[in-house]
Amino acid sequence: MPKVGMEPIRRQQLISATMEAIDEVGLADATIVRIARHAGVSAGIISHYFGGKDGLLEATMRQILTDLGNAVGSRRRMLDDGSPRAFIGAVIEGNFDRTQVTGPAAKTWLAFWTSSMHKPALARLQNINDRRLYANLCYHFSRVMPLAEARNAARGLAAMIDGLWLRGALTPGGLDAEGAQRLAFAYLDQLLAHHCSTFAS
Amino acid sequence: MPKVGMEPIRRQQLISATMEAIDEVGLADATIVRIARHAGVSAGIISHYFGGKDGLLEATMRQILTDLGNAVGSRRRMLDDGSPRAFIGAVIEGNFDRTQVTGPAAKTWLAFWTSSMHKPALARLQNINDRRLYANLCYHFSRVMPLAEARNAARGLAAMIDGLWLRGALTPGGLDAEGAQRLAFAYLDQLLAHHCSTFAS
Amino acid sequence: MPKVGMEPIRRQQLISATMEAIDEVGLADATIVRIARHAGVSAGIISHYFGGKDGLLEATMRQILTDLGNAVGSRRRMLDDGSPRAFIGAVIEGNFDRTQVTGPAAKTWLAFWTSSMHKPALARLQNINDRRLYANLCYHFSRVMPLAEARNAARGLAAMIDGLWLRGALTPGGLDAEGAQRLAFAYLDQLLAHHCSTFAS
Amino acid sequence: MPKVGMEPIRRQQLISATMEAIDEVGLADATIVRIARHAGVSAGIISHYFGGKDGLLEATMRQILTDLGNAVGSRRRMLDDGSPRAFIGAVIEGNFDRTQVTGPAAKTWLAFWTSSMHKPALARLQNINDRRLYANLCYHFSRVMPLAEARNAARGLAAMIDGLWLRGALTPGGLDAEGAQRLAFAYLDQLLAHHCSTFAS
DNA sequence: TATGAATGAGATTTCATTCAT
DNA sequence: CATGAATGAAATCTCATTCAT
Repeated sequence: MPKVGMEPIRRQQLISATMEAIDEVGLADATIVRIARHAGVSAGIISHYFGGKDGLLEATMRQILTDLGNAVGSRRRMLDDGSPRAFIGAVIEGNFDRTQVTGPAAKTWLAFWTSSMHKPALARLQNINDRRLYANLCYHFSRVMPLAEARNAARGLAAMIDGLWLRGALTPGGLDAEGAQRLAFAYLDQLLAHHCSTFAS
Repeated sequence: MPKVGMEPIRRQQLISATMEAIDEVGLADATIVRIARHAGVSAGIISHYFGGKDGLLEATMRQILTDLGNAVGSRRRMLDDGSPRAFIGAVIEGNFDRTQVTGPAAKTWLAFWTSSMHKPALARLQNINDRRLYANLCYHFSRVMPLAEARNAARGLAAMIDGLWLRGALTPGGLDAEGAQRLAFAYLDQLLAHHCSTFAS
Repeated sequence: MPKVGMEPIRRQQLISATMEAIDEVGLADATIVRIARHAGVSAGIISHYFGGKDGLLEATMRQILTDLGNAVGSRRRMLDDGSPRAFIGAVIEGNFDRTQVTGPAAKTWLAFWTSSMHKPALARLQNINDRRLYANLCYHFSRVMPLAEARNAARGLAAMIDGLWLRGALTPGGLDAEGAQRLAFAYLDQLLAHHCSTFAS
Repeated sequence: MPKVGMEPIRRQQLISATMEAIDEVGLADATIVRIARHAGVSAGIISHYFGGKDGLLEATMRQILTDLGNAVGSRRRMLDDGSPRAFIGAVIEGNFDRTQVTGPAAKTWLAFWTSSMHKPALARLQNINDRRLYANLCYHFSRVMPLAEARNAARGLAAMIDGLWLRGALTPGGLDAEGAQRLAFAYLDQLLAHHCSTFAS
């Protein structure tokens, strides 16, 4: 049965299995045996490909953040409108993208967020991502309002997005992506309305 | 050392020690030995007073939620202004109360939030608290806007509050309570402005 | 509440409570807390009166054996017939005496028998008692048969009695004392029939 | 050291080690560490193969009962004489078979008997076995005597066999298998003599 | 005399990791 | 490449005993 070129396939299998396991029983009970069972492989293989459980968790978190970045990025590339609202709207939509909003992704994201408070390796990933989001929002807000206020707007919107995710992760049926986006966009428009009535068409 | 009537004292000590331990190393590594060390007692006493680790965690979460309820409640009782804004403002201020915003409280709150996704006992507590907050916000918003919109406003404000907490828990220096309140109040005023220009002076 | 002269009362309470606890959950789970609860006192008192759990267990076993000895002894004193059958019959009847046949007594007896295989203190008690029973049976059998056969008869009857107890301890409804005695007496008569047809009237 | 296909070997090793440990220190002190040491493996492996200590104990009891059944069964298959005495004799001989009479087996058997009074899982095994023995004896006795008496005979002989085991387990040198069989056979012959003088040659 | 608070040793169980096959 | 046998560390829980009150 051993095949060559299995590495990328196995890695992907195991990362997906990790999210499923976290979705199922939580990070605390996501043992490598359980994860391996989800992936249909043996437990030993995890150390083989990821050096250990921590490596797998880190790779999984990286994947989540990458997916998020891609969801935002692809939307921004498709914009034909260069307005701040369009850019920031792409951030919102990207954050409530399908791949992000699935039960496994949301719970895994929250689990990692919590875990990252005490694990430097995860904290670093978290930080990089967070700063990028914040800088992005700041930049676009600052095009239509003073920097000090742009910073507050960025903080507020980031909090709103994360808060919606947070509550969505706990909701039995999963996050209501559409409703969440409406709320986020309404907030965005209010933030913009005060300073750029001419831009917010 | 044994004294009589130690039960309430020990219980409180152990609950505080639990928050400290979670603040220090996270829920996953908050072992009963570490918690007991924080409290300056032996590990066995935890089972004696709480029946086991789960009992202690549940009691700790209950304490957090009770503190939160009290912080909101005491503010509401002190209101001499019966306006919706004043009531909802009390909710915001209560949520960013001192006891809530401390590093230990914030991290413990987040840890329990995450944990409650897979532990029915914690989920129940979470749920009761959450519903109370939501119903409260809904009611006061509904005094100045149609019910459908009041629900959205409640959802939005709850998300904003939780989001600010969430991000505050991760911030190294702890949550900037004042800044967070400013953002929350600004959002509140925007929500109210659309429907009750006469109230929001 | 402390009273003087409580010692004999407490000791008896605790010994009875030990049998009840063993009857209820078995020797392995008869913790001192449980025993104390049965007696309606605190756990600490056990060490006070018996020096520790082992002391209590030893005292309890001693009680069981004493009860047994008394049951046999009182019957023998009441005999007006000096025949071997009468004496041996008193042994049988004593062994299936009410106080011995109760659920608690039977289970406790068996628990101690098993336990005594690895606890010298209990083994000593067991041994003394056993030897007395055996010597007794041997003596009376030897009055009507050669010594070698008397020994076998004593071994057989002792095995029969213990076997009936053993099986009675496991029977849900407890030992059927009457049926057991019938079997034991039938066996006794068969043993005697071969050698002393003139005695067994 | 890890090999494949070790499961049946390890299971057998651990079951034997359990009996040795019980023989050595009794069921109460037969910890998994001690059992594992007897088997020359680590303690963790017990949970791996048996799911926990209870699983191991149950498997060990099952083994004892299976050995007993086999010892009786193989003797009955070898019979060329179909008389009730021959069949019942096979039961007696099987019960005092070598594998059954070893110190470890006898002490383990008694320990489980006692333990089964409070552990449903063991009680079930005990019951099945006991009923089979009783039904067997009943059937063969009933071929030469009325059913009511056959039942008593079966009860008596079962008690005699168990009683001899019980006392043998406590005897320092172990059970005298030959002497025990003589007593049991003598009892059997007496039971049969009353009803089938023509069979008991 | 009696309580129950407190400890600490010990037992079971879980689990990440290693490694021979 | 992949398995799963095996270990050993760590965590929780139980419980007999001690001791201040």
